[in-house]
Order: sequence, then structure tokens, then C-alpha cells
Amino acid sequence: MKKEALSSSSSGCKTRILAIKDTMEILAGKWKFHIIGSLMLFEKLRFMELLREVDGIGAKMLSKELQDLEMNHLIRRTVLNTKPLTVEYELTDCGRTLGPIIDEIAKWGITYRNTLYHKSEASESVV
Amino acid sequence: MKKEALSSSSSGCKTRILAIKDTMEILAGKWKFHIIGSLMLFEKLRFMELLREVDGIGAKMLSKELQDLEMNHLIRRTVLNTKPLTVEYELTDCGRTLGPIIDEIAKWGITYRNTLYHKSEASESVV
DNA sequence: GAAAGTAGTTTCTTTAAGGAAACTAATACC
DNA sequence: GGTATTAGTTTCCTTAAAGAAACTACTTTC
Repeated sequence: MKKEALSSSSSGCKTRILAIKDTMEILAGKWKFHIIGSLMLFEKLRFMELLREVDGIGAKMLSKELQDLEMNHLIRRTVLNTKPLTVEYELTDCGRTLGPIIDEIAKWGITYRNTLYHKSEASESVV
Repeated sequence: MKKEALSSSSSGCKTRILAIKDTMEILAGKWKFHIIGSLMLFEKLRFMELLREVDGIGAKMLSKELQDLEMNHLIRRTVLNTKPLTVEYELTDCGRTLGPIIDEIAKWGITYRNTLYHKSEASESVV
């Protein structure tokens, strides 16, 4: 028998831990937040626009990340029959529900920076 | 180097993007959320307790992640002079400010799962 | 003295993530 | 025909993340 003594695994917070794992898997990687953030700001962006907007990303990565996000129903890909052929990406309703998460994360990041700053724990480097 | 045409980089949302990057760098990796979540639940945990609580983590990883979190002032490490020598880990005040983020992430994960469930896929949609 | 528990560290190996550059394919412009 | 733009894909390569197992060091219990 395992020791049940302390483990939270048996109780209802297993759901919570799973939910956190789910979310973070969906949003994993270096670029997802940036892509989603850009789409929140601009509503609709084409592939090349995203490539320019998401600073530093390469075509391969962008393509892969967009596919991931689309698979998870967070963004919608629309091919327009313009002549040079363009593709539009935008958030779905589901994707837009990420707003509060991203807001909290941005808020925390800003507060955290200020906290470090005012504390003058100069040794730290958050870049 | 930068193209200003569309880029949001020049405006105030650069701060926002940086803040998101900061936060995600601090919380990067497979285990940080789980460790912090456990410490939110149990207040104080020793190394061996965390090793058992955070399902699947190894000693090396745990040690590294705890060091990262301590460096960023999110947790506090206290050596107790008990005889077999124990070490206690707990969230700092700063660490505790992550509560809302984790709550949002957990909430979203749960809602997302339910959404997928109830939709039963008509795939593309008019939502 | 051997075993077991504390808190880790070290070494070695595998796997995943990410990036640069070249390439396809369609269309348009000159 | 040559060049450019759109939206990617493919190939090759490097680095970072993660894990398993063994090991250190100290103390207590048997």
C-alpha cells in the first residue's frame, strides 16, 4: 500500500491539477501566448503579418504553433481567394476566453517587476 | 532591424508582451505549477514530502525547480535543526500572489474540458 | 556495524524544442 | 523569362529539458 497520509492525489484537487496540466499543455512552448496576444490585439492577421509581428519566430515554428492552436479550437484559419492567396487567422470564441488568463499573467509580470525594483534586490536579473 | 509597419512593438503593449514573457519564463517547465499548487494547498512541505506529492518528479528535477523558485523569491527554504535534519519549503508573500493566475488557469482548464465535451464536435462552427 | 531516513548532487543518456536555410507551388508584375 | 509575394514544408542541426540510477553526507534506530 502507498502512503495516503499526505498525498492530495485522492481528493478533488486532482481535477484541479489535471486542469492546470491541460491548460499548460495547450499553451506550452515559447510562442503561443505571443501569437494569441497578437491576435487579441489585431483581430485578424495573415501568416506573413504574424511572422513579422511575433518577433523572432520562424516560418516553421509559426506554422506548427498555428496548427496546434487550430487543432485545439483556439484559432480559426480562413483561406481567402484573393489573387496571391492569403490566409487569415483569428481567435475563436473559445480562444477569446483565454483573455482573463493572459490578463492575469501580464498583470502579475508587471507587478513582479515593480516589486523587484522597489525592493532593490539588485542581484536579480529578469532582463 | 525592426519593421514598424504593423508591429505592435513600439507601443505600450511591448510592456505587456514583456510581462507575459517574464511570467512564463519564471513559471516555465513541467513542474513549477504543480509544486506551487502543492505548497498553496499544504502551506509547508519538506523535500521528501514534495517528492511524494508531486507525482512523477525525480529528486534532481525537484531540487532544480525549488532552487529556481527560491531564486525568484517565490518560495522560502528553511533548514530546521531537527536531528535527521529536515528542510521546509513554503511560499513567500510574493509566491502567494500567483494564486489568481493559477485559479484562472485551473478554471479555464475545467471549462475548456466541458466545452469540448458538450460540443461533441460539429467541428467547424457557427459558434 | 548494518539499515534506513533525511536532503540533496553527480553522471550519463534520451527526448523534446527550437532555429536557419533551402525548397515547393501558385499567381502576379514587368 | 525573371523577380517578387503569398503560405507554407522539408531537411538538417543545435540546444535545452527531463529522467534514471548511483552516490555523498549526516544521524538515528536496530
